[in-house]
Amino acid sequence: MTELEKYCKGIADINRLRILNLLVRGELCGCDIQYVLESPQPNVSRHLQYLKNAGLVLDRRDGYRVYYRLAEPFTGMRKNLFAFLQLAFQGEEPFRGDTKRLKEAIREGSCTLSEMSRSTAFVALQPTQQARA
Amino acid sequence: MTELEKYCKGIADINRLRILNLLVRGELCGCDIQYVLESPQPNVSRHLQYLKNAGLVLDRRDGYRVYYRLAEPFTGMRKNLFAFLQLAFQGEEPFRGDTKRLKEAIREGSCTLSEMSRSTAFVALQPTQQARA
DNA sequence: ACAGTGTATGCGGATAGACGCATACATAGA
DNA sequence: TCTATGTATGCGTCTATCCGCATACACTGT
Repeated sequence: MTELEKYCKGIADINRLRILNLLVRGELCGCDIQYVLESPQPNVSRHLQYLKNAGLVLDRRDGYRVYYRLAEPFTGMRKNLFAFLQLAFQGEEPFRGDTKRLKEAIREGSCTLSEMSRSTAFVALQPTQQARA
Repeated sequence: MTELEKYCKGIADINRLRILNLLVRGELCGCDIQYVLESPQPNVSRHLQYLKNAGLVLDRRDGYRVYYRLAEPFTGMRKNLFAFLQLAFQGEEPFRGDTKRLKEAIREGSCTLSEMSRSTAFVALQPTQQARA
């Protein structure tokens, strides 16, 4: 399969597009993605695996969490694809709503470390899923 | 379905990507597309219908031929998508080969009017499919 | 009316994708 | 070791593509 075809198949699903829209903001753990998408955990996990296999997403484990991010380095075709998607996400639902929901979740204290590590305190304050429910 | 999702599903097939690669060059009739793809006619026709339904391709009938072209006007998301694809096509097979094959077919006299209308003589010289076989 | 060229569609089979459910796996902490 | 949290996977089901084959349809010219 060509690189282009692989990517195109990777983005041919609303769930995966929504995930990529979230990851444009940066690294996220699976539970945060699941929270925003309001989708069952196995479903989110499968789509993340699909995105990994398509070469669009990378992951790393930290403790019992797995963090996902857009596949870098952003060279060539993939870079152009992400640029296109980022523009496309801006104008449409449910992407705008998802982004809003993600921002709120982070503000209220999501379980995502990456956002916190960018800010001042990298301390062990990681509110759980339930804190938002 | 969102506009983005519709487009992404539309391009999630190697046959349709190859068709779009050809249409980047301009309007083409179905038989020329079929010739380059070396694919059965019903298969090509179905993928063209799929592209039409996805809002990526338009068609017009002229005699017993149907001419296909990228959906204009090229505004917003679709414009960006075509720009991305055009870049992606340049580097990979089978797109480069298809483009080469299309150019040769046109030089040898494809049944496509659009190319001929751009050149000097719009005369009734339209060599048939067999002329290339 | 008829034949020739190009295009679309009905049908069946094969495959892949998407989903829910249950369950296994990975890790951290008591 | 046991429990809690987060993640991955096996299984069955349903739906959507994808394809080949045959055939119908559209249009042209004789």
